[in-house]
Amino acid sequence: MSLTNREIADIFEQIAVMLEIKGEIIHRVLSYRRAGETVRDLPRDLRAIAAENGLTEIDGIGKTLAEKITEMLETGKLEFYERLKGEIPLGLVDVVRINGVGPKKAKLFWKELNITSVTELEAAARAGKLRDLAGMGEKSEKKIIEGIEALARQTGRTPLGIALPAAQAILDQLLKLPGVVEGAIAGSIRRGRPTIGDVDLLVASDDAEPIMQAFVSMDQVGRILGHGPTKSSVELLNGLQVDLRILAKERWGTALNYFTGSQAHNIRMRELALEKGLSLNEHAFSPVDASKNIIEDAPKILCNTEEKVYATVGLPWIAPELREDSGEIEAAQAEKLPNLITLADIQADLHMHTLWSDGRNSVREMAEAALERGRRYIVITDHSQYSAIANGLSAERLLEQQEEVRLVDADMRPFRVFHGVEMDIRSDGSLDYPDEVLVQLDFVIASLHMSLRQERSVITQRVLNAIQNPHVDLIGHPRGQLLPDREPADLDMDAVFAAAQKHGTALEINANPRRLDLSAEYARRAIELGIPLAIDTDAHAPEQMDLLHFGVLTARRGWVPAASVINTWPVEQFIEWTKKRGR
DNA sequence: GCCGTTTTCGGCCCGACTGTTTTCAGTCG
Repeated sequence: MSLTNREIADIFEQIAVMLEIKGEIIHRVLSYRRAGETVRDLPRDLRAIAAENGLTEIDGIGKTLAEKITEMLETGKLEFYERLKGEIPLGLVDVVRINGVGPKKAKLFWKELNITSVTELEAAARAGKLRDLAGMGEKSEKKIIEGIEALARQTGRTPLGIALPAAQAILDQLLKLPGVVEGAIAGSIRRGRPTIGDVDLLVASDDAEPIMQAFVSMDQVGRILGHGPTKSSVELLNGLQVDLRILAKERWGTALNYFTGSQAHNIRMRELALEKGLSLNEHAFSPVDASKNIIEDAPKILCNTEEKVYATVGLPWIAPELREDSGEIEAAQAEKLPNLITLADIQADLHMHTLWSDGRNSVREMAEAALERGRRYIVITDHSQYSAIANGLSAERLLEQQEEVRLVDADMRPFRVFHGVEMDIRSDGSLDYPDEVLVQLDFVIASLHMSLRQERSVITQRVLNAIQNPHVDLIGHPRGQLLPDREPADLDMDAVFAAAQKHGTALEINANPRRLDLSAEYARRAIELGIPLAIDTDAHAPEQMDLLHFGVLTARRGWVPAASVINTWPVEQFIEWTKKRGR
């Protein structure tokens, strides 16, 4: 009956599009759009916030939107939305998703040709009925057909683990071109978002056109979406969209800042600039007069570094991972930016698999691979018996494995190899080993793998059972999401956090880019509550240990300092912490 | 629709590219 955060976010975003088609003032539209985005990324259940009368304390939610949220939570419906659907066909929301079609065109097609869906639009375009409309022509009609085809191919957002290497490969090619002084991946990849819409690349050069020509001519380019002298967009053969901007080196700071975003962060930066009598764009700061018009003959301020951009608006440099307008500007102003964790802070990997269950390498091979990568200690954590499909270990085999782990540990000192397990939390809520077994291990992870779609109270209780067990040290990939498509389990995270806080149980940020679970938003909430975190690779083979940086990126997005992460600790501190926990 | 030690009303960031236009609206990021 009651709607979820995600469903409410969807409705707000649909309302924004419908209002825009209707011709509402853009700022009212943007209020709904921003509210949708905020609700989507919220690390708490709206039901819990509403119960505390805290809805209007959410940034961008005022009295009106709070009332609408309350109505949806209480009735499962929104009268305003239902009425709007009577005025503006809902199918137009999808029409606007077509590249090159915005609210004005959608309204034109609807009013002139009674088109209310993508299917109807495609039929009209193929029949040549669009070209005679005002402001349309043959080229526009063709672009719409291409846009519809691209939309059908599109599989949604791309996981960071795929996008980052793809972006790096293109950038590496660009960096080899003559005249390229500098290059960087910008956009949501640089900010470490778990999934990305398109790839944003930035290059510094004084001679942009030949570089741009080389870019749109690359082998992996399937289609050119736009091609100007300093800005181009292409669709790669694998479907990924890549945007490239080229600016002069002396503008690198403003350009990188602008192109990294987020859009919300950029808006705040530009507002701060205006307060100082400056207009900020990707090229420079320009002095403005009282009515905010650029003073043409006043000297502009160029910034070749981001540090200079931030300094010009009176702020210290802000790490890209924080640039979401989620408090980082205020923290910077108060000189209270977090001291973010870095990859170099990580001392250990507490979650990995071997040939004993579904890993591809031996205990010794995994230990040597971790040592090569600079880790100082690891925990071997194979699957427990309930995960039969992953060759999970019976209690007997688990203790057999312990002998092997002890041998490798003795051989490799001072590098340490501890013996743990990734124990299933069974569907009925029980744990997969009795306490007598758990007490013999150095470290215990408990994870959900099965029955992830159980109803909220049932699946939440499973996790609580694990957190409350004094032998369980860490909850692995707590919400069970798989990017980009598998939704997390319907856990009551307020209850999970409260229990973890009470029992001192750690929560994992699983670094595998398919997981990144906890997400940054939840990680941020966890550290605010003083809950310890661990960043682990869950490696099933040595090369997967190289994915650790994705977990660190996610932690940084969650404002996590090193001290909150147990595997940044020296081994003695780690041992002491586990001993305090009932073994 | 939100928001406020400059405001409870009147603001709310900025530019590149495209296709259709004879100077610009629409779209996108």
